[in-house]
Amino acid sequence: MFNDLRAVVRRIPKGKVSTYGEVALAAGHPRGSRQVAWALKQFDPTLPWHRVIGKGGKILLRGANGVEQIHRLQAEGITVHGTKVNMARFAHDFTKTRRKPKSA
DNA sequence: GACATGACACACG
DNA sequence: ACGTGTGCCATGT
Repeated sequence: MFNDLRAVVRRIPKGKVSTYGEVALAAGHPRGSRQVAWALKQFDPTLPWHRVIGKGGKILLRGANGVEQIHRLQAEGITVHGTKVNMARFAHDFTKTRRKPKSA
């Protein structure tokens, strides 16, 4: 399952962000928001974990990791306000980048 | 299996 | 806006 979550996280393009709920949903686990976090917290260097934030664009992480995430997001061109991101601009739509599920 | 924990999300005061 | 309580799901003890 974390495999699915990671796959979705990897689909998030640079300069964009997504929420745990959205990622979980796109991965086929509508209630797996916590598992998304669990998958990300492995700090897999191959995953853009910093592009996954909480509902409303809030940075859920704290401490050095939170600073790290904010720093990375800004490095991608995302404007971070304190602990929040402008979702209206940087929220990624999986439904728009969806690989052909089956039908077109 | 039960209990406790967690980078969530939502409802309520 | 904020803190608390509840629901959800997988993990570790």
